[in-house]
Amino acid sequence: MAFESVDALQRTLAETVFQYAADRKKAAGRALGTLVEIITFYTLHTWNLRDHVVIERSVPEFANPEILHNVEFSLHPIQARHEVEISPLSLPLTAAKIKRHLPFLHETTVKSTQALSRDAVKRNATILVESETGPVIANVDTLSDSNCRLIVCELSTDPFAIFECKRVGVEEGMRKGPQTIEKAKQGAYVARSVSSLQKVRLRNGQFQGVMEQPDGSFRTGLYDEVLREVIDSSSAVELAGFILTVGVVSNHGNWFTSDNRNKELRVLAQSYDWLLFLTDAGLSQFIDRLLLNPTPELEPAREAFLASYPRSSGTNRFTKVRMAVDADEALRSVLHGARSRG
DNA sequence: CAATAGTAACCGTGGACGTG
DNA sequence: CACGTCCACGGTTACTATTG
Repeated sequence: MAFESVDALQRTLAETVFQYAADRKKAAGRALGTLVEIITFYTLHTWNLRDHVVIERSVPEFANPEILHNVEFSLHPIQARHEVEISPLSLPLTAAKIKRHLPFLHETTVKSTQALSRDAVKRNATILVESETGPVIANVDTLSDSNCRLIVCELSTDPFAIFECKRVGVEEGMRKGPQTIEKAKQGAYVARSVSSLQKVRLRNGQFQGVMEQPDGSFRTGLYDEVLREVIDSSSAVELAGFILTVGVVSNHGNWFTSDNRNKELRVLAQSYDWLLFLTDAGLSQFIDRLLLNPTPELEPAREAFLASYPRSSGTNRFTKVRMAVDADEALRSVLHGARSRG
């Protein structure tokens, strides 16, 4: 492997791709954050969860709708699923064009967004309509020159899970972890505010799970046990308001290990129901194959990345939302079958 | 449909402060 | 004074809505 750590990679990116920026390292770090998001989205894709996903949507705190938090990915129950075949295909593929194929939307005004732009950039989880019962989203499934297959899903308003991605770099001149923790605190606050299943710290250090039942009584027990019961139950009453919270963090092997976590990691780990690590080795290997020594099949993804920075050269076509069609295909095939590490 | 303005998030850095 | 912790901010980016 060409790079032993993401930290070394970030410095290389700063000196090459992001040479134009006033603060190169910062821009490179931001781009690495975008990569973590992309990996997460395409991992959800390979888990067959794509049609549940909405990106960057506001989720209210539990029973406190005045305060909303934008979450990276929220997963919602599917109320109805429609397959749409569009042929002939004329770009850009707008929400208005998709609407013509969907009788249930005839009375509705759709948003003016594009699921597929003229220059072949896909929009993941395109929101066609934001209705009372929830968002209607579209994803381009298969695509050829003249023909396009879309999956359109009517989703419920309330998500059953949320995913957040975090990346924390190594400060210049530092050998160990970050000096700031508010990123972790922000993530922790959201994770602990959105679900009907809440945590109470016990004197012995464990967490008690508490969930108010419709009749006002409390369902309670050790957090992990209640969590498991709620997930296993298929009762809509039990699931009401419950949101599984998942964090995805890029791990720097050079400043902590999964056995010896720093404070930021401990805050995140105790706040999310599930914390996934992208290991230093795994992430740098991915980026190495993607950007520095690309395999032939990842070449389109590399091109999309390089074409996206600096931004003045056009719109970004390598993010969790906007993705060049050929890069999308490459990412799907590469991440298919890949397991989350750590 | 391209350009623009506005909002919010992310990442890295500076500095204050307490402790050993 | 090195080190860890915390507060706070600036630059950059992503995304949405609006406009012409």
